Amino acid sequence: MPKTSKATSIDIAYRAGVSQSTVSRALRDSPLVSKETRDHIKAIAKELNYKIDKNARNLRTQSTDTLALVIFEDNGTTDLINPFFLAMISSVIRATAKRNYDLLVSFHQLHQDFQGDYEDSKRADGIIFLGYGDFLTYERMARDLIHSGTHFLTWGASMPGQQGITISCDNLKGGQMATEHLIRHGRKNIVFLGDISEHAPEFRERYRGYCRALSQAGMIINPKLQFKVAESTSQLGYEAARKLIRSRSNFDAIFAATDLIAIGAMKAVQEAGMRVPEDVSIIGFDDIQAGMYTTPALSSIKQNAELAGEQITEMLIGMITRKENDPPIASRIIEPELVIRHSCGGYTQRLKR
Amino acid sequence: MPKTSKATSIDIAYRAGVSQSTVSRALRDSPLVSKETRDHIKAIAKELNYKIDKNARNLRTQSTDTLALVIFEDNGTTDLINPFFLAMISSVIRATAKRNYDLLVSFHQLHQDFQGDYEDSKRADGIIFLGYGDFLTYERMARDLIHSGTHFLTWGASMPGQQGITISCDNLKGGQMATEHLIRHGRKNIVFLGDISEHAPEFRERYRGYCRALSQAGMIINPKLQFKVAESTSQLGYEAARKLIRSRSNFDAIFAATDLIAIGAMKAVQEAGMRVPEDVSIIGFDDIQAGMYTTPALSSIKQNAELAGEQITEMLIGMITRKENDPPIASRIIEPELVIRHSCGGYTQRLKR
DNA sequence: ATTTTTATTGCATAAAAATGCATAAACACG
DNA sequence: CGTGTTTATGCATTTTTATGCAATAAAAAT
Repeated sequence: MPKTSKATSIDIAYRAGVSQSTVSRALRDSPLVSKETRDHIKAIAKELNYKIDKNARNLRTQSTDTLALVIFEDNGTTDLINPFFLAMISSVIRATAKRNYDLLVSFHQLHQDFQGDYEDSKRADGIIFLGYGDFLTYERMARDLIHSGTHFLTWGASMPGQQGITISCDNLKGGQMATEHLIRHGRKNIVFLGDISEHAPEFRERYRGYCRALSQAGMIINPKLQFKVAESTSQLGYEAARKLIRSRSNFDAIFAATDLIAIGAMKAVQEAGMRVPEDVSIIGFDDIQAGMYTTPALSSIKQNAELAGEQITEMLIGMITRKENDPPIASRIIEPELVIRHSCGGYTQRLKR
Repeated sequence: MPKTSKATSIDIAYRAGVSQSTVSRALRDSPLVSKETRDHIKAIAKELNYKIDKNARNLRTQSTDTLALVIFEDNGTTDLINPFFLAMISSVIRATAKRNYDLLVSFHQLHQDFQGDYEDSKRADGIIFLGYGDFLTYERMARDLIHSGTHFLTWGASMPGQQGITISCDNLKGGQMATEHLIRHGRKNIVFLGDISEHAPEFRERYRGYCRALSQAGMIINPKLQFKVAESTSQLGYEAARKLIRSRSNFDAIFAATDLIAIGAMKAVQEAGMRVPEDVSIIGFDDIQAGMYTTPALSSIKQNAELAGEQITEMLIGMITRKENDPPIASRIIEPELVIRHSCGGYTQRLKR
């Protein structure tokens, strides 16, 4: 065995000739311990490679300095997580580390035990949810969590009468911006690809933005130009666009609810012999990395994951550390940004074709 | 306040009219407690929504049922994590959950405290490292960890005399497969883009595979066709390819050490007026998602992240739970797979150009 | 009826650090 | 010199669950 058992605060106390309580205080820089003994104790602690036992500390203090990140996914398949979520995950990892919190990461598993576990079982001080799969299921869970006094917040559309605190991109505005961009390029028959049911409030908001832009431009909203895509995958985007093409509807632009859907749609459109952006303009939503590498490169509405992860972390820690009289933490909205590349036209095509 | 303070095992004991120890045993299905009382106790626990306090339990049992995943990254920038690592992360998240372990995720931060913290401070039972930034720094750390008896293993090239246990793709074989694929397409002047210094052993192995394939085909290894790319980004790949083009060296194929580098190189090549794959074949390494969406779609060597994450998790848990006489856990290698798309030629081009 | 065996259950304590309360030492002041 | 005040430190206890050992009750054997 290459190691002797780990040093405890009692070992240090013994070696320093003080009591265990003094060691505890000294290591936390308590002014109750003289600078002299403090330094002495710290030196010994370092020498013995002493590390505070987090379990003992957390048990005593009834806190954990840990956050939990729970990712919602419908498909329990071996699929990759959607790229935007991955961007969020990395920014949350960074943000929590910066604030000296640990981060537990897991998937939400419907069949498994309740998520409140994290805080009830004292493994984390609060929970961040990424998306909410089916909205109605989420609502029920949120109610329970609020009831049990759990600290949590959610990345996802904030709906009127929403349970709990959310942070999200302004999906309505983003949808409007995307559609206006297409209109600015002179497009007349703009297709929307995405789920507009109440199960997918974010997509629905984007669709509302689409409708608003159309109305404000005095254009008619044609329900035949809306195709349901239940999940954000390029495969389903591809299939929906094929259905659109087969429907023989007249269209000259596509606004896809996500980039993944847009990428699939672009493939279908190109395979059908139409040119992007000359014949059909396409714009997506999320600004995922893969969008940079399609031909033409995909224009999109960017949700600033970096900023969002930073803010969501800060808000949750705010909720946890909030004192009685502090102002309550409120839901927040991130501004979407239009990222113009080459899939909508109107810009010099640098790649020869 | 919407909640009364959480129930403890003592509360349950009181309500069940038994001692706390009996509650503890009953909830863990100990045969020392009669089935009758066990069921009774469980019913009360459920009614009170009792959750075991993990801190108390971990303190008592001196274990945590938690793994730590530490991601190595050179650049402390706000950049995205490299896509292959993200795939690994999601598969490790899934694999740990499946085995009822929790997962702490963090970045390795050189300036910060030592990583051994995780196990020393009893926050995790073991650590998975993803990559190792600079190899020499890693070696030093690995030595310390072994010395302190920490359970850990690393995703990354296993070198002769390597510290600790590793799991990795067979980079040598992968490099050879990629190069052979290019040779099979009749390519004569094959460029290698990547770092071949000892700081990047994985890239170096891929380069060795490249050399071996060339030698076995009776071709000459031309050092002028090797360009250093220090990090895996499309930007650096783009710059390296521009340098290659400016060098006026004669080339008809590129093997890039990663897909990201390949994607950047493809862009530079196409901008210079060369056609892919007609004039230049390109192949990458990793099989990241974005490679599917380039034009032409990028051929690559796939490292099976799904499988790797599964295995690395299983191995680490094996190390942790290993009994005195169990066979020791050994380093392992994952087979690379050739993924043929359209960037090397020889296949019908479906997209019109 | 008494002893032995078996099955349950409780008591006391361990695990490691944090903290309220008590106390000792040092110092000041009348 | 005695009393009050400040500063530093220790003692005892707290947090919650798990477990070795002891005790008890019930069942079986003599």
